[in-house]
Amino acid sequence: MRLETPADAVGNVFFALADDTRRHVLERLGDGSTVTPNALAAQLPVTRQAVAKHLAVLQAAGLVTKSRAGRETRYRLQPQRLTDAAAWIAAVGGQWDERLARLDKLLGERRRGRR
Amino acid sequence: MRLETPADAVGNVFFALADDTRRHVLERLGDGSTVTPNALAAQLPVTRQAVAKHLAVLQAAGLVTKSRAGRETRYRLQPQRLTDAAAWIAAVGGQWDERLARLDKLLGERRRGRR
DNA sequence: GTAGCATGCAACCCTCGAGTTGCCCATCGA
DNA sequence: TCGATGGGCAACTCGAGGGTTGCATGCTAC
Repeated sequence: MRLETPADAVGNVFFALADDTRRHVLERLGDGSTVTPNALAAQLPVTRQAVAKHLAVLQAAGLVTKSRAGRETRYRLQPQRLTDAAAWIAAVGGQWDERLARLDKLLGERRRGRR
Repeated sequence: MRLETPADAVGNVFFALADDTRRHVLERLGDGSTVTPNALAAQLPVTRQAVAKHLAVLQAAGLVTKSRAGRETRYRLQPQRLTDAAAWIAAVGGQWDERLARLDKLLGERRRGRR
């Protein structure tokens, strides 16, 4: 690992995004709202502990932040690493897809000194 | 997997991108060149069969295409699904990150009818 | 045609991710 | 104060992913 955004941080992000439940959570948080583990478990087909594990994975990947509010914990989206992941995709596919090429240019400053 | 671009196709893409070796392969193919399993295995710390499995995963995710050329198999990058994945990221993080918002607008037509 | 190189396929470990149950701690409210 | 609710922690099971070895197949070159 090297700096702020080490080479395998993007790997952690992609790993987190590989799971259906975790993507569902992120889509849920996409509007900027917060959510509690209990509320999530209520609308998912898994137990609260399973949800808690997923949230821990998302937090470890830097995709969400948690904050205590009384006796409940609120999770919020943190889009920074999502931008990093998008930049990686643009860097790889930019020479092939014209839209990704524009995205690559758009996110260019993020890619400097990656390897 | 179901059809052309089912809702969980993006999941397969993220799963494929979650592995270090597979991302290395895609970076290697990012310049548009082709590569054979043997050539890849020569510059990776795993066996040829392991590389073959990774290539199979990448192909299943629609990220590479393979074509036979004599007795060797050449794999080439297929950036379509990468664009899909970038669109998903932009859709989720677009309301929080200004750059992702512009990306979301850029890739907007890809997102229609996702759910 | 025959040796040799590039792959493909199958069977087999071994680790770890995803989920569960059970128990304990903290906080809110009557 | 004390019951009830939201969460965290630990131990356990189960299945699949990543890796390996071994063998079969197919094309090339001599």
